[in-house]
Amino acid sequence: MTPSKPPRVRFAPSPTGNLHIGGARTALFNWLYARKHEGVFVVRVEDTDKERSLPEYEENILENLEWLGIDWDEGPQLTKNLELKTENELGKFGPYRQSERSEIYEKYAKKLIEEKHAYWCFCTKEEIEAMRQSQMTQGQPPKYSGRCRGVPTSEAEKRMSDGESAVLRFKMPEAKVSVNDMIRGKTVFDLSLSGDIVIARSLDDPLYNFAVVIDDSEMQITHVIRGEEHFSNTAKQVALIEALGFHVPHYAHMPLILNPDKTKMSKRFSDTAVSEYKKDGYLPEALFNFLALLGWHPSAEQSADENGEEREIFTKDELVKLFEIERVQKAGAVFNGQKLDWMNAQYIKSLSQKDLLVAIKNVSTIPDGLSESQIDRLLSFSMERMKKLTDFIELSDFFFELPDYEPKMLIWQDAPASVVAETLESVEKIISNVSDDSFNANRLLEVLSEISDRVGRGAVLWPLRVALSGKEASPGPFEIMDVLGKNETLSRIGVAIKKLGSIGGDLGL
RNA sequence: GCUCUCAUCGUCUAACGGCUAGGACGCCGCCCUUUCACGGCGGAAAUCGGAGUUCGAUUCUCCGUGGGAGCACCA
Repeated sequence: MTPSKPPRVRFAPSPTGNLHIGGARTALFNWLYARKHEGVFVVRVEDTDKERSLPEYEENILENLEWLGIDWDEGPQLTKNLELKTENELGKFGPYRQSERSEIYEKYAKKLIEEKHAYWCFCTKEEIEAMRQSQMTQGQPPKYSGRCRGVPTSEAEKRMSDGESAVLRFKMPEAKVSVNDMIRGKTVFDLSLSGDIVIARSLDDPLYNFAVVIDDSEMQITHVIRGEEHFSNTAKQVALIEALGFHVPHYAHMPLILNPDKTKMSKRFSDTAVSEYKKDGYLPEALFNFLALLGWHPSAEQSADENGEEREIFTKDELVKLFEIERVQKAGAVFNGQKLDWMNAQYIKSLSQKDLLVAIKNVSTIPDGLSESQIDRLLSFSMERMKKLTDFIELSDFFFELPDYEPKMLIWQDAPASVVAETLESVEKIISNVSDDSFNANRLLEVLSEISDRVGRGAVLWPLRVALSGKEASPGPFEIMDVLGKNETLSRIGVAIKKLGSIGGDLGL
């Protein structure tokens, strides 16, 4: 289904927290839809909740959107300091922050009052809450009774000027609305179940449902693509849209991202902030790819490579081409961190060493002490075992400093410590005869081949590798020696021989 | 409680109403390898249940069961 005109879509986060994985995916699908159909992607900041909205959250959201490679055509721009100025915005439908759009909301609030679609309500929160409780216990759907519906506007205005506090309610029509969702199909909602909702605390202080509808209309949004948690808001919003005389946009409600226990994704099971993933060493391309495939998938034919094999690693451009919103899954998707790790590893392996080093330096501090070329070689041994950029440090820390290890780790199978020590001594001797400038992996392999063949490869190479790395799992001994250089190599072998001496000859366990 | 909604391996998913229900992650085994990882090969693993429509249902309809979301002066 291709829209007739270029679509205008939006991501409308509320700056009450950092960019959430779920939010990132919503933004991503909006972006994919806009790019696919050559439309416009708008970011609008929904900061009508003054209590909870914070500029640093807006900053975090924008920053991480950008990090993920989700660029927007209209909306607030990232500023390096915390002064988030309207003048920096992109697009002609601004301001793109709801807190700066009060006059617009006020205009429509007045219009609704004038046309008798809205009225002032003087019921207190306590009264409403009590009503709600009794309705619930009676098995009734909780909704406002409409008690203040009859208060004439003139009387309401007088009471307010006398200091009584009031909220603006929308007269919900007794009707059914039908929503045709691009993902979920047609659904009929009964508006009489929701009652007269509060749309503003005062003329210039709108609530979510009211503000969204006005902004989407003013910003000429054609397709509203958002999370499933908004699905039941849609009916109320359509009623509001009709009262205001706006056009009803197309809707698409995305399934939720779930915890392993199938509830809405939360911090209880995994990190939820995109910035955490950035910090932990995930590549934006990997997270992008992973998120795109969470709840959506191209058809088997589309995903096949030249050999007809199905694949899951796609570039952004490929995803844009392949994306079809109709193929978005209806059921929620559990967030599978292991698969993300795998995908991240794939992307790490595809990087050039130069780019990988840059990426690693963005998230970790590489200890001093090794030359550029040594680090390059280190990278080539480590990159295929890294799942995250931050793994590099753990994987290669033994190059910078030999960790303390148990002497018995040096023992190959059940060889006596004295024999292992002898072998290492022979190796030490052979290595010390290699000149400094020919001290490289190939040459070392050559000079050690005789003793390995004679004594056994495992018997020579296992203790040697442990001596060099202090670890059970590490790159091969020749590669390590190559990076370490002759002096450090010999010194580490010396340490090992000393350790073996401490065991004594009879540890045949 | 009320409204809406969803249902294929453990997880993400593929499959004009028609094959032994395919792939990926993870898991297991084998190979490669001094170790770990990478890589290669192989394996276990799913259509929630019951009716109906049909020559034939994973696919269409209904019921049931189970899950989820929403029901604010939050968004």
